[in-house]
Amino acid sequence: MVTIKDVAKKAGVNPSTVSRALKNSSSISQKTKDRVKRAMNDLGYVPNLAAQMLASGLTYCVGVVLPPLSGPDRLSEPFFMEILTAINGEATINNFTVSIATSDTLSDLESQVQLMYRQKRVDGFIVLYSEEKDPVCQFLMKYKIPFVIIGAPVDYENETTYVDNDNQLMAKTAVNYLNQRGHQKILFVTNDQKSEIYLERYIGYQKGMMKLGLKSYNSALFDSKRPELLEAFIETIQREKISALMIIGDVLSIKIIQFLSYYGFTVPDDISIVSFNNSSYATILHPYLTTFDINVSSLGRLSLHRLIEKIKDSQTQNEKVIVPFTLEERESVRNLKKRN
Amino acid sequence: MVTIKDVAKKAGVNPSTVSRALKNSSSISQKTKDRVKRAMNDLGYVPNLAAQMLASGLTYCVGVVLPPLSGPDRLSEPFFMEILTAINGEATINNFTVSIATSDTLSDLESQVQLMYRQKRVDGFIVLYSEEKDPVCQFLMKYKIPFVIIGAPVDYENETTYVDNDNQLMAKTAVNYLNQRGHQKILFVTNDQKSEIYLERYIGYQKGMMKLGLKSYNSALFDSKRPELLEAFIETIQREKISALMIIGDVLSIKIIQFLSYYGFTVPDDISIVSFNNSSYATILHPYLTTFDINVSSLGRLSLHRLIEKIKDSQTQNEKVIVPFTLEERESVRNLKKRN
DNA sequence: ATGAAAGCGCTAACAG
DNA sequence: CTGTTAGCGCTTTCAT
Repeated sequence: MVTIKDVAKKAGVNPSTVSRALKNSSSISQKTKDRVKRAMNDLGYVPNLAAQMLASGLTYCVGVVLPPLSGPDRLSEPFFMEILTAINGEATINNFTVSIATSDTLSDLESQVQLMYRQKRVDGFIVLYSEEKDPVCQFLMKYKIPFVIIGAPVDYENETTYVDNDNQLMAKTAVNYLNQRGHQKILFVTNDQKSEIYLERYIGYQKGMMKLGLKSYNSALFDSKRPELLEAFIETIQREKISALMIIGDVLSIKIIQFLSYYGFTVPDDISIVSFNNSSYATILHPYLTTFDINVSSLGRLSLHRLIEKIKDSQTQNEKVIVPFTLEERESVRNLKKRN
Repeated sequence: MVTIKDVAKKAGVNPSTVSRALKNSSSISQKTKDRVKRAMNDLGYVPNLAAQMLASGLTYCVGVVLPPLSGPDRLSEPFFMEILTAINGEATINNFTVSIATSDTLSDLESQVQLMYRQKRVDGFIVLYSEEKDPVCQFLMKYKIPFVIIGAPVDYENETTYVDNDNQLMAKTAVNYLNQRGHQKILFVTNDQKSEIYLERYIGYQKGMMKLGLKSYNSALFDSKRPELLEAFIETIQREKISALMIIGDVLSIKIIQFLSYYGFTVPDDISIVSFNNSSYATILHPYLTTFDINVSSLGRLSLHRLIEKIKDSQTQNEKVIVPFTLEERESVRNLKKRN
């Protein structure tokens, strides 16, 4: 293994000079730097991370905390793999590495995170979920460990950095989009009424409807295991002559499309759907879903960026970073204003 | 930060004794070990990984190499997230950590892997794909870096450890399962005719059919973008009075179910389907798929295990590890022998 | 602008 | 069975 000493010898300088040249220290003359860099190349020098870590206390590695996923349910959402890739890509560029923490229980996650940090395996964390009173975040807060959260702010609004989409705006945009195409009776459907994402999107829906002077409805809860909900759902659609659905996620959307077809409703002919997330589920079956792309790769890249800033300067301001979304127009919305 | 020295002082022994106690060295008396362990607990000692790494040359970290995925296509297969979780779970138990390498190009992947290894960030790798003349594996081979491959052996059959299912047997099992339920006209459908997985399953299908004395068919290639294939497919089904399909993956299965329904075929009433992988796609829509569970968590656990063995003892024999599969019986197969 | 030297926290011969 | 003693490869004062 070629070390800093070999380079130093070859370049005819002191090891410490090599170290400084490596870090592009301003107190090394350009001439010496060049000589050192040449020597490095000639010898094929690669810095030993362990040694750097030990001496500097930095690992150049970040931990990514996945939500406590039970079963293949949430785990299989393409989102996680996509964002992991995005984060890793950006990390590679910045000479960082990413390690992951996964478990099905929060407490186990917490101990993984604790260990990773106390063993000095990582410099900070990106948390891929946000939950109230989350022990992982509480731990990170308590020890002032650098971290950013991808998701909506819940607990420490001003004391942590959040990276998220503007879910309210997204829902409002959906309402306007549908209305521009002649839809007035718009129902918001979800399979979860607790998450921040749901809340934000639902508020956006309400505001959007209100602003247009349209009658809005309570969100419909769809759960295949609760027949009474299903009946109520279909009943609402018929009674209110609902012409469009806003559905909180792509998987739910395709389930609902199948459900509706069972009752004789065809998408988009009889009823239109705007969905969210633009996951790979959006285009496995026809009609392909018109759905909001939440720009996962930006979410990933930006969050890593903020984290690195925080790691390098603990005084970095916390902030809420908003990532823009786009609407992918596909086949699930019918334009009622166009005669055909 | 509490170090080994603090522990040593508190326990009244030499730092090296503490180090040995930590490793449960056989040359330390139980009594001393106990004393040291107590001191560790009292002080809340956590070993500093960087220091261990530097001194021992081991990182207690493994790299997981994801296939060069372009777009959300393969990336979103639940498989990758599942196996990552499995590997990470087993790693945690063994006090290892996992880092990932992802990229959309093979050459980029290779440079990530090279860097990870040369920087001494990891002790070895698990490669989540197998491909002929893969530069990543070639690099790993060349430098005798410990690694295992999850997938079918292709290039260095005897020089590397593979962890995989018995795909031939799986396909044969599918044939028998269908035949036991009265099916004779069984067609194998795929969207890819190049992968090892395809090859193995197809051979298994052929062998299985032959053994039962049934007429077998060439595999049908299904590609929504090639209408001529689609027509040929439906034509085959009608002409040959196909009663059951074996479909290479769950996503393809649900696409085909939708396609068939367009032509008036209902699953399982008109035609049965046995699928492979038991991914989360298998149960998003009805009919839920009867599909082979490839036991991802075992794949993950076993591969990590072998890798650790290899890391700790470079003389470890290479072997092919076969992970058992199970058939998840659900709704997509009709029993023709049962009258109803 | 560069060199000398003292560690970072731990491991691993080598003694005894 | 336990202590002594060198480092592992790099960073970082402190001199010069």
